[in-house]
Amino acid sequence: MAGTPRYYLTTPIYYVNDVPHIGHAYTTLACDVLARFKRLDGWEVKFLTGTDEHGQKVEKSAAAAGIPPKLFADGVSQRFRALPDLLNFTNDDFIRTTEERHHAACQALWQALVANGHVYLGSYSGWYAVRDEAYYGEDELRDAPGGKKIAPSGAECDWVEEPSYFFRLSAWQQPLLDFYERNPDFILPPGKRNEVMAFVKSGLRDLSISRTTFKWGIPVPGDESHIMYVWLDALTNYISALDYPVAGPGTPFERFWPADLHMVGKDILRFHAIYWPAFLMAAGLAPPRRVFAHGWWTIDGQKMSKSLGNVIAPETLVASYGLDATRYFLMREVPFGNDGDFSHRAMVNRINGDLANDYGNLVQRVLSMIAKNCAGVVPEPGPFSEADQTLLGCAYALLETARRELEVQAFHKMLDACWSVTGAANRYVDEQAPWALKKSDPPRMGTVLYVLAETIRHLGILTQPVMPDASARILDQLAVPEDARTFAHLGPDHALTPGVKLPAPQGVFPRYVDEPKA
RNA sequence: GGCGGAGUAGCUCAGCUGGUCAGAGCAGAGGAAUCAUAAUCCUUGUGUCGGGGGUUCAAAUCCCUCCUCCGCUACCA
Repeated sequence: MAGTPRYYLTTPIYYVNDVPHIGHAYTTLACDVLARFKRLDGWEVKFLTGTDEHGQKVEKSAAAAGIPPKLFADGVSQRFRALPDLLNFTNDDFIRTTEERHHAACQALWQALVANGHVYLGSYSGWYAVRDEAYYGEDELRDAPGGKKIAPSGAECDWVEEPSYFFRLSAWQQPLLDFYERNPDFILPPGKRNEVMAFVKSGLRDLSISRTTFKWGIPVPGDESHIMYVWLDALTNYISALDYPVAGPGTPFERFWPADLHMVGKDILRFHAIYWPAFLMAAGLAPPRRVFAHGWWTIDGQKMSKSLGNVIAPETLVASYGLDATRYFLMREVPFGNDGDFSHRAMVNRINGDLANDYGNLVQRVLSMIAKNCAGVVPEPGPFSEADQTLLGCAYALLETARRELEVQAFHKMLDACWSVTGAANRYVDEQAPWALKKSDPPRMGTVLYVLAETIRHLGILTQPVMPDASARILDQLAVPEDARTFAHLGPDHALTPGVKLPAPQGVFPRYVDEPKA
């Protein structure tokens, strides 16, 4: 369809040395909400996620498990591929860095960098601790007898040199700064942008982009003793999923590149906001339009860690609180971009306060009044009063607000706006007191209930991206046809049809009641 | 150390380029109503806007200084 705007967004590819936890779910959830929103708003969306499967750590973990790296990666990757089913994610593709399409794209990108003169063979040197398999900076070490150095871990370090290909990152310092200046929203939130710019301004050194110390990765074209640096490998996934280097009219690359959004955790911002645009510009490709670095969740005020044993698996949340409540909590509780804290108490407050009391009860009180007093059909509205128009106006205005907030990934504000309409609707119910109108002015009661039903229709449609199942059930109860639930159906032109039979109302957001403790 | 951010009601936070900026939500207290999921609605905050100094007719909002907390300060991802 000509003229349909396109939107390409990605999660990071998750490293298979770890199993999925709330942090992975959070990143992908944010993308899913955005992807659903854009689709409902008429955009052609490509939403990509996947797994990063190469590198020394995977090689090592596989060896420890006594299986080939690919087999090891297959296993963990499968756990990430299970997330969409569990959390109702709607990614359009799932890329694995062990796939042939990715292999081809990486080698093509490498060759483009070489062809453009941005790669040279040098040697990487530094203080290396064999025991830790890691390099240390001079300033981290203390001297030991015999000219050796001791790492913070206590391991002995030797000065070693290995051949390595380098990317001329230093040459991209100014172009990157210019790019950030021209695109002030390239890095969000703004605080993160400052950090990145400060880092770049402090000076960029050339980047070692190949390794010879392990084998599990993508060989450097023409010099197979070298394996590509894992980040060069990993970042390329964003274009390998578009069949790069196949480009030209009508190809996925031509249609979706540059990406509109790379959603990342704040720990991997540098790779996405510095290295990646530099690689792309060096290869003659457009850099992405935005990188958003979100925050981390703590659990009951504590950092999530394996050693503390407080790592929360997505399955646990869904099993305890339900899928849509979990999705809602994660998107609403914290200003997106900030760190947040998860606690049972906070979750229950959201479920009961926002979902059950405010929204769920609004839906329930309105639908049951219609069921009992309007013969279970959408009532016929009379002329709208000023109060009616005010409430409907709030509902109609929601789309613009939601668009504006999601444009900068302010999920919490988008939900806030929905809830302010919910609040207005609850106040309207009390003010209009349809239970009194039932005796004094039945036609007016019908109008009031109609206005409320229309308001709920708007809320149901707009909350679909965050709570797809619950919203669907609400829209079902309003007998909104499944093909009439996009944002194009918002507003008065697609209002509910009076006389349409409604199903019996059923609670959508039950209260969460803690098991009484003995 | 350097650079950056933050310290506002019990809690989480809004408050842009100075003049209804002293606010919202939650929690707490009181009340109304009874359609609804013991849900809803109304009322209710004496906060030194981290401390001190300064600029100004006027500062949470600008400047200086001090205190506290946090982030970044490159090649494991």
